[in-house]
Amino acid sequence: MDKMYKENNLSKNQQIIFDLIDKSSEPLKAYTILFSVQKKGIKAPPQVYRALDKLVETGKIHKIESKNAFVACRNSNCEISKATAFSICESCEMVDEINDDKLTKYLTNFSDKKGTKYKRFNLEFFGLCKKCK
Amino acid sequence: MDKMYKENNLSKNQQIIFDLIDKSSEPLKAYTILFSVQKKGIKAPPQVYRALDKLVETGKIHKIESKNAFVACRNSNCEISKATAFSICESCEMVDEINDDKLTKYLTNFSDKKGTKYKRFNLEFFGLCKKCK
DNA sequence: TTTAAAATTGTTATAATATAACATTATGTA
DNA sequence: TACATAATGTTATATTATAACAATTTTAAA
Repeated sequence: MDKMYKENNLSKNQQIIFDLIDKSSEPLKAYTILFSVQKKGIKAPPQVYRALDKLVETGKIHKIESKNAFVACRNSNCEISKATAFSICESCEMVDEINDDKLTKYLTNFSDKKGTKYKRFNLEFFGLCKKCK
Repeated sequence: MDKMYKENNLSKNQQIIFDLIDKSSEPLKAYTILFSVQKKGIKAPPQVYRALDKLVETGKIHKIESKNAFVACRNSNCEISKATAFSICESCEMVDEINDDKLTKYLTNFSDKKGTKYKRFNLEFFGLCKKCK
């Protein structure tokens, strides 16, 4: 092959899957993604999971742990997923990334009773979004 | 049957599974639990998951979302799992519940840019525990 | 520009996590 | 008692994720 896909830094499968997640207004699950990209030649779970792993690793997407689903990063400050926070609507399932410098600073600097600091955190808030209230 | 198991408020299966989790020094996964309690007559996944659901619901245990595993609640202040925080060692996998009034207050009172407050949160910190440092 | 290492892809099979659905028994309370 | 609710037992299956291996593409160094 001669036309390479590296204007940016994503491989073909990574780009396809990132685009899908990035355009989505809601978190996408791995198998939902799989079904959506089968027409593009991505046919098996490992292809999806490998792309997801890489995208998470590079901070392009985040995993919403409580939902086993993935969203595109909307926060230029989250520094490769070291400090993530989300609001999750318990009614409509909507997820928003929270980008709040004070919160990030507070948690990044948090040290527990033994004085231990942590290099990474993930915070998930649950409640009702504006629409659902 | 005439001997009832209600000095406390847990049913038989709930008590068996809670005891196991409570005694464990590490988070337990559902199928690990299943294998451990088969000798006590709990033979199928739904029995385990139902007990886990109930125990989570009542705040006796918490689910560590990033590990799909369960720990006993060590925090009398977490009010039925409305405000949970954990430290997770990336090396030895140890999990500790964080019981920090200031942190709880800060997050319970947190409101996002739209002024929305949330009724529940779960926070997971990742790093190295004292032993692994 | 060859070439070797690293990254990515493709593929099959299977492991691990979780729930649906239905029948039955036990428990709490009017 | 007798009715509603909760808990249990059971089979089957859905959902989420990885192991293992072969092949190709990309990167970057010689």
